[in-house]
Amino acid sequence: MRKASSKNLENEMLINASCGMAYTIALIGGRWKLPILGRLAAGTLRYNEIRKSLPMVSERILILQLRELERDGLIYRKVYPEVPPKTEYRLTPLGVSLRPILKLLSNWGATNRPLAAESVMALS
Amino acid sequence: MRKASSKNLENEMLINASCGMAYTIALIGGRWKLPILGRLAAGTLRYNEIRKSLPMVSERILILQLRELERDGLIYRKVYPEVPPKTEYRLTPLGVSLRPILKLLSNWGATNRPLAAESVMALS
DNA sequence: CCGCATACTTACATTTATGTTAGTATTATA
DNA sequence: TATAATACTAACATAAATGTAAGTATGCGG
Repeated sequence: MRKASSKNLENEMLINASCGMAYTIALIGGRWKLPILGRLAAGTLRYNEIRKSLPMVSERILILQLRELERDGLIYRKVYPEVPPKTEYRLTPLGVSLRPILKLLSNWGATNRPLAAESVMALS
Repeated sequence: MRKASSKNLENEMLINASCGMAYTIALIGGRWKLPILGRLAAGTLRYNEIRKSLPMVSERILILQLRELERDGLIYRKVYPEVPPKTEYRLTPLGVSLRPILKLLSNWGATNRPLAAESVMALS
């Protein structure tokens, strides 16, 4: 749990409050958030579908970052009252509104990152 | 110093290598990097000018993140052989090419962040 | 009765990011 | 001789992010 008050947190809040760029990055910058958003851009997914498409993720972090994305209003989480449990995730309109940004980020990154990396398994 | 090999690092490298969005975010996502880039978007600045415009930053981190931005090719650093020392920083063409992204990030953030934050001192 | 499915939770460990504090080199100025 | 300027560096402390490992609830199927 984050400390209620620390210089670290104060600085982050100051920057996020006054710098629109930093605020946006704060919402999507967690380790697995962009891979998650990239997958949900294609449509609704269940938890296990997301998890299986990201073999290296730890479940604790996957769930944590899904919760944060939900808290920040970027994705919906729908639970079906079934056994075994069934949960679906999909983008909210706010999440969808990130699309132009994600596209530019993706194009810029793909253009500028070192070439040697192209051979690695695609995540986005 | 970062551990030479850890799951944490491996995962980050995997994501950055295959996800253009994540690669871009990795270059600009440090705590003070966007405020720095925002300031340099207006033109060349000296170290002390940057430092004074960010009163809350620690110098260790400011220098660290300037070095990282330089390493990643987003800014130039020019040292004049003088005493006291004079160093100038400015955006490279690669740094300038981020402008459309930063603009979208800024607009999206300004539109969507909580209203109560508007009253805080502007950093960007 | 046991094993399985799914979608998590929990406690702890490790790694990483950022901040704190004091210091440095060199020349100029008083 | 002391103080000041600028642009940093270094050692350590603190905070935060991520990963590891084991576990859970419920109903279904064999």
